[in-house]
Amino acid sequence: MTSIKNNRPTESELEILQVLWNEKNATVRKVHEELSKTKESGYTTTLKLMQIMFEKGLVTRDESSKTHIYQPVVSREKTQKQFVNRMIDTLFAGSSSDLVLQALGGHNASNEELEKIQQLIDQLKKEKH
Amino acid sequence: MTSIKNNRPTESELEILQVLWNEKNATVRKVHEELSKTKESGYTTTLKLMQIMFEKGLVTRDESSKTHIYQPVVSREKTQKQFVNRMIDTLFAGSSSDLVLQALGGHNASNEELEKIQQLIDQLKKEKH
DNA sequence: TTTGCCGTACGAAAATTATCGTATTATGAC
DNA sequence: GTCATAATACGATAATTTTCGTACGGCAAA
Repeated sequence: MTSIKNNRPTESELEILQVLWNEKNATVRKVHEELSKTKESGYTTTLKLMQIMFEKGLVTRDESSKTHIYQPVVSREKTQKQFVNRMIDTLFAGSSSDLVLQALGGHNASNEELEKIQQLIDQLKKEKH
Repeated sequence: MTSIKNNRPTESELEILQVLWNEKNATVRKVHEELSKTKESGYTTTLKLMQIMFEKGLVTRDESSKTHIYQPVVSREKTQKQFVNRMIDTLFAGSSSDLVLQALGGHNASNEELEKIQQLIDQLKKEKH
């Protein structure tokens, strides 16, 4: 029987996924360099984390050359959804609009972004006829 | 010198805060009963967690009677903001509107809620004149 | 071929978080 | 007053996550 695991990435794993999503794929070296811009930690720490993520199935890797190339398995969108839903449950008592209000309240959305949201809202309204 | 701590509540602490926010204040017993509805764990576990939260300054308590009454110190709103901002950074590459789109996309907001969001958007647009 | 430089693998310690057992104390019913 | 109940305090352990040291192998330049 295949154990049913909770595959929610940890904090550190998220940081690594972030890089992989941006770069499509990357070596440990590359990921570590990116993380080093904002964080202090050893190379082997990043390596170990990525190995663990590989075991968990969060990433795959091309092992054909000595230097492995890692790729994300879980999509950014799916992961976002996972965390957003969790957050709506545990922090916003189930109200997604409260989350939206909170997010927008921090005022750093461009006019263009606001337009996009506007459009989505219009569309959602229509769907409710 | 007062040590500068990262006061971000942990997962379990959030669950407890959730109850305290809803009830305004509560005993350990009450909190534990609420948590038991969705979670399996011993009474002393909840007790210990709340004691730790007290030490951290996440909650206060009225000790005048044997049965302490706990109250949240951090506000729901402040905590929400803290987590939303963090999430925008670590999962949405800094784009708050992406978070909004994700939140609205998956869930079902009522017409009334959509109205509220609409209004906020209109206001934000104006502020950018 | 030797040397030095990346790489990976992996065990183990450290740090953080969650869980619980046990001791002790206050309180109300009798 | 005694006793049962229910509460707190707190140390210890478990579980999870993060960090790193060390071993080892391949490869290219000298």
